[in-house]
Amino acid sequence: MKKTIEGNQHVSQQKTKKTGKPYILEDQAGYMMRVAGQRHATIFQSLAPLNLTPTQFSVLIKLFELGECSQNELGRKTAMDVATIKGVVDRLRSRDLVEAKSDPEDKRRSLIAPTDQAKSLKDTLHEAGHKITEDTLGPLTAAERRTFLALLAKLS
Amino acid sequence: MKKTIEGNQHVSQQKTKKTGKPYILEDQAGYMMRVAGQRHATIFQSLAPLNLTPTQFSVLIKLFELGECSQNELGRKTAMDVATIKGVVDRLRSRDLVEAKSDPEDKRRSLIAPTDQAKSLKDTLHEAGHKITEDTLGPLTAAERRTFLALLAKLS
DNA sequence: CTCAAGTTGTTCGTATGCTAATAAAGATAC
DNA sequence: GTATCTTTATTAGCATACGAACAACTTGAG
Repeated sequence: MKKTIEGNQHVSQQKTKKTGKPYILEDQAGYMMRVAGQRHATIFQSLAPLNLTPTQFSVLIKLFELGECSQNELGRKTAMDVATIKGVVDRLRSRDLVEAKSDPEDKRRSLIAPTDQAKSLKDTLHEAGHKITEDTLGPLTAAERRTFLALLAKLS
Repeated sequence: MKKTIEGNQHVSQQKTKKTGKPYILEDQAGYMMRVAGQRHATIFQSLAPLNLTPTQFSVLIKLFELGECSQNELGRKTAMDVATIKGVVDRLRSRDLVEAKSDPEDKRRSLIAPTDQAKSLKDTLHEAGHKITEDTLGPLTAAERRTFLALLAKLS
């Protein structure tokens, strides 16, 4: 190790000319949310069954609740863009966790439903989900968790 | 509008067999962080100068502070993977906002520095950054913002 | 000095996440 | 009923984000 000039001293003020307000990257909400999201993603990856990704997991959980759903509506209910939900559903289909059939009442729609294999994993996924949330919020006390989630809900 | 069976009634309990604890997707920390991140991304995109992305923005801000930095170290200081920082730096280079030269003291390293053009944008970027944070935290009171950021810091 | 270990940067592959454009089908206004 | 508007799904393109593997280089232990 030659250059350990590192060390998180994020210090150098960075005063903006007139306003004088310094801009510290590490203190910005967006930056902190990104970093916290990275930590959560790591936790998720280490605990998720079948190496499911967060979006894949969300889709399966939502389908357990809805039973069957058109692709676009499924996207809306899991906060995913039409382009994003398509990719997620495609990958779940290729793993036989989800199946699609066309809606007889609306030829535009493809109805997505969990396969029997996926349904058999329901309890496992719910338990893993609880554990992931638990670990993600691990650094907070019970009271802090309630506060954090309440504030986070206001930013959604 | 035929089927407005929507409505966010995320209701159907979803009890897990033995534990009995329901798993409500919309109440999970990871899901809420993803949705809040989407909202922030929208705000960011509408306010960022030059259509800079959040990671590009972070890199420029950090370079204003450091002046010059090796690519990997820059990645560490902006919470980016070596593969990610490479892409971000490449795109900033192609826009002439950043320049790279090889380190005479360490032939492996490429030193990244902001161009004069980028430096001239420093105040603009700092001001935009403050506005973005302000809008992102808009739904919260001043006290709530302090609480939220303090808790978020514990999850980073 | 030499060898082992670590660092730096690159490339490949996979998965989000979004915009925009398009085509097909359904709903509505007239 | 036709024209218009909306919804649904697909596709292409761009930009994160990360793991894994790799070559080149530097460092430190002996």
